[in-house]
Amino acid sequence: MLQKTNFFVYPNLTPKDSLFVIQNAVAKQSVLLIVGNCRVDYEGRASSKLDWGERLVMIKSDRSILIHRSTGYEPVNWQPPGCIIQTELVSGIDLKIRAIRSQPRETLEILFDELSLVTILNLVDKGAFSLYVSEEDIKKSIMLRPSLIEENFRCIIDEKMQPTGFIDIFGVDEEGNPVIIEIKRGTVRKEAVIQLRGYVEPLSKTNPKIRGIIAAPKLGKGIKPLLDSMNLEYKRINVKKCAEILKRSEGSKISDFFTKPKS
Amino acid sequence: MLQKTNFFVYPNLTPKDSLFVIQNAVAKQSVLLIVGNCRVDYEGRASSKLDWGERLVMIKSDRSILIHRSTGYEPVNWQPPGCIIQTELVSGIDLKIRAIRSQPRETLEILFDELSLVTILNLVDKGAFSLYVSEEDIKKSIMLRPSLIEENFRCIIDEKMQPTGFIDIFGVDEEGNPVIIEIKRGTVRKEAVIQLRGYVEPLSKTNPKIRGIIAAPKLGKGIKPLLDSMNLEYKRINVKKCAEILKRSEGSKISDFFTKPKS
DNA sequence: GCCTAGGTCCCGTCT
DNA sequence: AGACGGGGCCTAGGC
Repeated sequence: MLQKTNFFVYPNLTPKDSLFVIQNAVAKQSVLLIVGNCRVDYEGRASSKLDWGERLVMIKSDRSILIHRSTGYEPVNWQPPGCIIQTELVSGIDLKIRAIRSQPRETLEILFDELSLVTILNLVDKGAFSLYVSEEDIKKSIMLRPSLIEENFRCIIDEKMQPTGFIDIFGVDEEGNPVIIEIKRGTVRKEAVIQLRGYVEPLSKTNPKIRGIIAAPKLGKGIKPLLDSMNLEYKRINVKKCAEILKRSEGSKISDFFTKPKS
Repeated sequence: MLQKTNFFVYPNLTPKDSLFVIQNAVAKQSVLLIVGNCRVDYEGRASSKLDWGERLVMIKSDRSILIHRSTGYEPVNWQPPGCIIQTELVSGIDLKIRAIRSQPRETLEILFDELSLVTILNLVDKGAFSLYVSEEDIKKSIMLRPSLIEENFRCIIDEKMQPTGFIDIFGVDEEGNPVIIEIKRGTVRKEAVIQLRGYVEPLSKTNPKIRGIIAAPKLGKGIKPLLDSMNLEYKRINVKKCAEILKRSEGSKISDFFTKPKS
């Protein structure tokens, strides 16, 4: 599986000389890394300004652009994939990179007065990415084995039961009472309880025997009394058990995302 | 303002030779870029697997770690700041990087069989970052000029009015009726309406004259009838006008975030 | 195209 | 430490 990434490194380019290199890399859909001293302006849904400093700018094959400072998981400024990338020499000495998005209309402008390092990467990456146990996976597990909720529970319809929202699972308990199930993949918070109440309450006016159950791996602190006060229920879900159920029913992979690298 | 970033580039390192370079860079809190052929395993709140392929791994000064493929705004795998970074030679030929987070317990493992390019960056970045017009800014504007809502509206208390949640602004209209205001900085969606209803409904039982108003720059499609059916109101907010009000009252900057680069 | 709901969301803030 | 709500959230799926 040995593979050698194709790359080019350009230390200490002048902004003038960088123009061709950058334009070329963007045209060839390479991954472009630009390190240098810059300032950044963003205007769109909000506005932001970032004063001079040294950062790493990454332009990816799909024309997404990320500006990273030395700390922080998130880029300080960015543009999602598909934006238009323009380069320009300003006053003969500075490099301006403009990334424009049309929907919503947003512009990002980076002005470099000094480029330390420009790197071009041609990454070959066809590896499959798979993630286990999403909320959707839990839902599938319950559909496959309704006893995860309780004995003799039956799923009836899985969504679109209300004009004002979506119900994760709709079913019937062993006594024939309608049951609305809200699934959460993490800890249940107040928000989820209010959401479920919003689904159950209108229906309880016509059928007072309707039940609302939150199915999740964990219950937040102080949520149990809240549920009780609203006459709602909680059913703990074991995500590992879900993974097993899905594995047995479908094969080893639960959800696959094949991120197609461009050509 | 010319500045020269301090950097080191190591092309085609062997995994064995990379160990010292990487450990050293992490210890010195440099920004580390590693390009090579790798596979990735993540186990924590969820689990994921990424098969072999060429990627860019970034380890930042605060020990956040990002794995980027050639496309996508988001990293395919990551660990937020503060994780523990371990490096290890596997079978004498492969480089394993492990990033462990304790709360919640999550592990990320990257196995490289080939390193194309290792880059170390010492970014000097003290530039201030400022962002304009947040939800908080709109709130301040309304507090400063309640007529943005309607003539003779008065703000009474700005939050913590309910056990079941937080109200953005609480006030009184010219007839003395209590008013609950929910602020959104973007387009109003169904979710916000349900949220506001959740605040107004319990109070309307004791005082049926209570009003609920959503203040936002834009109303989503189909939201108006929903508001009407719940007897809630909408007041359009001009964000540019908010910016002016704040500028006049406080100065040019509305909210500043000084991301402190470590030493 | 817009809207909806999920996320390993991350992140600040407050209890 | 846990909980809560915002975000230029981003992203995928539906209509």
